[in-house]
Amino acid sequence: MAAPRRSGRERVPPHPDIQTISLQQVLEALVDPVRRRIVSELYAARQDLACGTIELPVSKSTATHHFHVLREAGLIRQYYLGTSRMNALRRDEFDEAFPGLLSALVAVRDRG
Amino acid sequence: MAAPRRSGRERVPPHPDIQTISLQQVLEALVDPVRRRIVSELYAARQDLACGTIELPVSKSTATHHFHVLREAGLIRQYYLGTSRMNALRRDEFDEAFPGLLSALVAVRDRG
DNA sequence: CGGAAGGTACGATGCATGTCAAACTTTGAT
DNA sequence: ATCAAAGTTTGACATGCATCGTACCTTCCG
Repeated sequence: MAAPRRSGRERVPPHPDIQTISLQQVLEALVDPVRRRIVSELYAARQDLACGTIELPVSKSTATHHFHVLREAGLIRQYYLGTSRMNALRRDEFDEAFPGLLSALVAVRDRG
Repeated sequence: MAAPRRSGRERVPPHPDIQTISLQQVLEALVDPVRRRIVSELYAARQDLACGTIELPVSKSTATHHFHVLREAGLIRQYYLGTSRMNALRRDEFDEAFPGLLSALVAVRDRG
């Protein structure tokens, strides 16, 4: 039942407990428009999405960076499916820790 | 009825129409902990406060900068009362443009 | 008229972070 | 066993922004 162990770097990255995350960290994550776009797409899609299926105006390495920040801020959960890295919005957990914040943000018809 | 005119630099600063403000700008304003503290205090006080009555861990010139950013982001309204500059949270207007955002933010018991 | 209180304006500075290219890794298909 | 696909890692770089000190400006008070 234990997760399969690998030697060296774990291919399943660690996910923080949302209770340990500060509002500061959340806002630092969401202040970036690229990251907000990722969250918005996941929110609208209502299903997990591979990194590659979310079109972003940045290079692959930069995209990796942004997904990393979102994961560290407790907004998404990541796991592999073949070579694809899937991203799941931690909607319910996040909403419990920061009630109303996510919905207030995605509700905004962004003017830029 | 018109506001009193002065020559040279206006002592009453311009306030943006909230409809013209982007979520990006709002988040850039609120990502700073000093500025969030200002907003929190105004929110809790439920009355206008002079700059000097809000204790901040920064110099006067830095404080001025932060108030300026909040004003440009449509979060506060500023006016003079003698030598004191008063700050008013634009609560209702802001809430109309970004419903639920302010309350979601101030509701967070910040962990840092 | 001073002088003090309360801020503002202006540079200068230092750190944070968003960005990319290049090399590498893991997995899946041929 | 190769090769391609999808990301990751690392290092370098540039820009932005929070910060401060100093000088300055308004207003009030004696």
